[in-house]
Amino acid sequence: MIDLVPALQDAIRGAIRAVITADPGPAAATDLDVDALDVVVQRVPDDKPGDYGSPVAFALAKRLRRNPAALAAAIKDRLELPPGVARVEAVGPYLNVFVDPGVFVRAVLALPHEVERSGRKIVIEHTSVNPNKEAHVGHLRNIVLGDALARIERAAGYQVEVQNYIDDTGRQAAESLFAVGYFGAEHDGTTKYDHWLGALYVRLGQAKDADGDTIERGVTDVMHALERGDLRVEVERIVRAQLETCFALGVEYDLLVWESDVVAAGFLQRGLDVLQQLPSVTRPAEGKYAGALVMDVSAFLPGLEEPQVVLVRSDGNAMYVAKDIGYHLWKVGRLEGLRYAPFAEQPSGAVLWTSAPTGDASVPGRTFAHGDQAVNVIDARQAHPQTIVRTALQMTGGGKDEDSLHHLAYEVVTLEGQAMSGRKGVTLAIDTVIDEAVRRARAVVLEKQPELASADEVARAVGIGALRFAMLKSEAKRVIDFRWDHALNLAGDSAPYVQYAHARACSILRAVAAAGVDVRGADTVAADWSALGPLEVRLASEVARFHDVIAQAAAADAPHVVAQYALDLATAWNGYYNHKGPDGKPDTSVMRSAQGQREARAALVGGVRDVLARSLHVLGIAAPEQM
RNA sequence: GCACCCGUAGCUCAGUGGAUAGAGCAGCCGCCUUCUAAGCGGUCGGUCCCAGGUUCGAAUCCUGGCGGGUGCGCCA
Repeated sequence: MIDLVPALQDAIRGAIRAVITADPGPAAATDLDVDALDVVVQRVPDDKPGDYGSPVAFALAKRLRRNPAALAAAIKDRLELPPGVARVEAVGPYLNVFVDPGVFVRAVLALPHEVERSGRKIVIEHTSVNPNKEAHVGHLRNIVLGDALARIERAAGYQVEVQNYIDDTGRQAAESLFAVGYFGAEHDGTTKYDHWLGALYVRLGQAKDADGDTIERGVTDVMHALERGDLRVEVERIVRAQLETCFALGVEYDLLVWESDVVAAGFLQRGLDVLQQLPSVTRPAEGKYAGALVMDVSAFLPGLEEPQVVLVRSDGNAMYVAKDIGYHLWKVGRLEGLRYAPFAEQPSGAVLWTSAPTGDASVPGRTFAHGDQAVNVIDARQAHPQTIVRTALQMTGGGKDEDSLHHLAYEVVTLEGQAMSGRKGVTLAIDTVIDEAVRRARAVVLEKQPELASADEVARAVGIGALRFAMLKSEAKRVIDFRWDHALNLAGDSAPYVQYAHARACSILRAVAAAGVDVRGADTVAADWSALGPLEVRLASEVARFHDVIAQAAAADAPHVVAQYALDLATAWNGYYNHKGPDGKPDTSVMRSAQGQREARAALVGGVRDVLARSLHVLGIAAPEQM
C-alpha cells in the first residue's frame, strides 16, 4: 500500500502537465520544470472542506499567467485520483482532496514501521561529564538530548555509535582525587561515591584560601599522575558511579573514550601533522603570534574579527582545540590507533566498551569511530570552538566532509532563575531529582490506581518520563529554568499525558482481545473498513505523520519535534476517544460498535497504540500498558 | 566593539513561505448508570518586539533598529 501524500504529489504533477499540454499559454509555461516543482500537500484546517489540500495553484498562477482559482479548477479536472482518494474539489485557489475513509485508514495501518537501513554511520558524543563529582541538572539536559537524538537517528535508519568522552587528565578530576588524601577522607559507602567526592571537591575549593600553595602543588602532582595513567582505577570508580545515574535514566553508550588514551594514541601530534600540510597553517616569525603555530580560518569562516586560531603556543604547549581536532579526525576515520576493552554490562545487556591502554586494537564484529558524520551534544557556549573543529575537518578533508561535524548546541539550565554554580552551592543532582520525580509519581499512582500491581514500575516510568520529557519538549536553543512543578508536571503537555493515552489504548485492546476479536492491523479479516468515517480519517492522518516526523527530527537534530508530535497524536487520540455524537452520547466506542466496524476501529486503535509506543521509545520514555 | 541565540496569549512554549496563528498552565462553565476523568468539551485571553523590504501570500525570508542571553585569552 502506498503513502498518500507522495502519491498525491505525483498525481498533481501529472495533472499540471496535462493542463499545460492542453493550453500551453505564454512562453513562460513551456520551460516550466514540473518535476522540480515543490508540490506542497498538507492537511486542511479543521473548518475547511476536505482532508488534504494543496496551494500549488498559487505558485503556478504567476508563471502561467492564469488566475489561481481557475488553475486549481483545471488541475482538479485533470487529476487522476490515487487510490484512497474519493474526490477532489477546488476551494478557491486551493485544491482539496477528500479521502475514502476505509481505504485511507487501512493504507495508513499498512505503512511499514521500520525504514530502510542506511549505510551511513553517525557518531554521537554526549554526556562527557567531568569525572570528579555527581552529575547535575545541567548535565541532565545533555544526557537526555543526546540519548533521544541517538534513538531518533537509529529510527531514521542510520547506524549510530554513542560515545562518552572522559576527561581524565583535567584539573577538576585532579582536584577531587587530591582532596581525598588531603582531607584523609574515607568513603564509607553510605553516600553514592560521586556525591561524596563532589563534596570533597567543594570543600577543597574553600580550603584554598588558607592553604593555597600546598594544594596547588598537590593538585599539580595528581595531574601528572593522571597524565601517566597511574590513577585509572580511581577515575574508573567515579565514572561507574556517574554511569549509574545515566542507566537509571535509561541511557546507554557504545564506547567511553578517555582523554589520556587519545593523548597516548598520538592523535594530537598526528592531527597537527595533517594540519601543517595546509598553506593556511603557519608559524609566524614575528608579530603577535611569533613562535606559535596558527591556523588561518578566514577562507572558511569569513567575517571573523580574528581569523588566526592558535594551535600550539609559542612555549610549545598545544591548545585544547588542537587536541580536539585530532580526536575528531579519529571520529570520522582519518586516524587510527585506539585500543578497546569491555568496561561494563549495561542494564539492557549490551556491553559498554572503553578505550584502554592495554586493550585490543580491534574488536571482532565492531568497528569504532569511522563516522560519516559526527554530532556533538555540547553546551551552546562552546559554539565557537566547535566551529573551529568543524572548519579544521573541512580544510583537511578536501571539501568532501562539509557535513561531517554537527554541533547540537543546547542552552543552559538555570535553577529557579539562578545560574548553577557548584562553588556557590546552587546545584541540583540528577539523582536527587530522579528520587523526587519517582516519589511524586508514586503518590499519584497510589491515588489514581490503588489496585495497580505494577505501581513501582509505573511510578518510575512516569516520574523519569516526565523528567526526560521536560528536557525534550522545547527547542534545545531555549533556556530552561528548572522548576520542580514544571519539570515534574504529570498533566498537560507532559510524558504522562502521552503515556496515559497509550495505556488507554492498551486497555481497549485488552478488552477487544478478551472478547475474542481478531485484530491484525490492515489485514484484519473481519473488519468492515467502509464503516469508518471522518473521525477515523483525522486520527489516522496523525498516525501517518510518524515517519515524516522522525525524518525531520533526524535531519534537524531536533528531538523536540518528536516530543511535540507525541503530544499531537495523544491529543488526537484522546479527542477521538471522548467524541460524542449529536445526541451527546459517546459514538466512538470500539466495543459497542457494530460487528465489522468494531474490528476496523480496533485495528486503528492498535495502530495508534503502536505509534504512541514508538514515539515514546524514540524519546527514551517507557510506555506502561496500565497506569 | 564584533559574532551567535532568543523576543508569539498573564506564565511556559509549538508553529522547516500557504487557508481565520495554536497548545499546556493559570481563571471561569460543563462532562464519568465507566472500552482508564493522569481524560474531554466550552469560555476568557494576540500591535506574533518595532520599522522598512521581498512575495500572489510573511510569525516564518532580507535589511535596519530596540530589548534580553551568551561567546570572543598563546585558558581547559
